[in-house]
Amino acid sequence: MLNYQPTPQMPLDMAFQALSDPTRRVMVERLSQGPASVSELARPLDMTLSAVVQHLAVLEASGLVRSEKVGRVRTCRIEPETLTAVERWVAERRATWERRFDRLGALLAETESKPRKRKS
Amino acid sequence: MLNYQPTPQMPLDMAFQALSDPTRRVMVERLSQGPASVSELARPLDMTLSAVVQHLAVLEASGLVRSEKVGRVRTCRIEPETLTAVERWVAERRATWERRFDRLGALLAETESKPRKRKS
DNA sequence: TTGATACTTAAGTGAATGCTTAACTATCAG
DNA sequence: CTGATAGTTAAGCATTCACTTAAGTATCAA
Repeated sequence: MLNYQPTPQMPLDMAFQALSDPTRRVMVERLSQGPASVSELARPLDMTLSAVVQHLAVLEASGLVRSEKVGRVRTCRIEPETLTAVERWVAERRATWERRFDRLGALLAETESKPRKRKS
Repeated sequence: MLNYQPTPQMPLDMAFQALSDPTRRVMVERLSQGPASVSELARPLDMTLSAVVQHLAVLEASGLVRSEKVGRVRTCRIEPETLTAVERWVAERRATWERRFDRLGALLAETESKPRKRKS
């Protein structure tokens, strides 16, 4: 972690970036309830199919979504692994500050129950 | 969720966006182990203080970080709520596709153990 | 074969990002 | 008061983004 420089695109960058767009989150929401074609994904969205395809490309590049074409329809589905990696990163941060929070609580409880050795 | 249009910046947008930058993630990582001043945050980063301040502004706008100035030093700390909201969104998607996955598994198990009523 | 469907790709545009430099403004220590 | 410290703010710049329009290309159905 020391002196980390924002080198190329690491996986988490792309995943968070992909999820930062509400349109793409709607797409992920849809796909988490099951596979869908591109036009199915596009239906509730207020933009051209072309734009949706571009959003899909971002989702695929990030590894959040995978798709394959059969005939003329492309079927998309979520790639759980990547979403899990995102969840894990957040969970790790939380674990860290919760640990600290607990230590702090314990410390406070201690200095309050036996307040000897105080200088003031 | 139907016909949702990417109107103004909603909280999750800003949080995911903020986390999509590796520099900012390093800052959040640092802050999850405890409060820090701006220059402390800047120390491991290979960029000007000015840039760090700008990253900090993004983190604050997203609600991931809060800060207050005492004297000439600004102390920053994470705002757990927002990070939790991010975690929750991901967890909800996972819950959804896991539920579906389970149903699918159950269905497969059933058609395999008692394969009567098949048409082929 | 002829439409219609389901994408695909390229080019263009305005706005947002991630920096930098440069010039300031407040503390605090001696 | 006078530096040094700690941060702030504005302007500029190259890139990336989220679209759009427009012009394709493969299927599939009749």
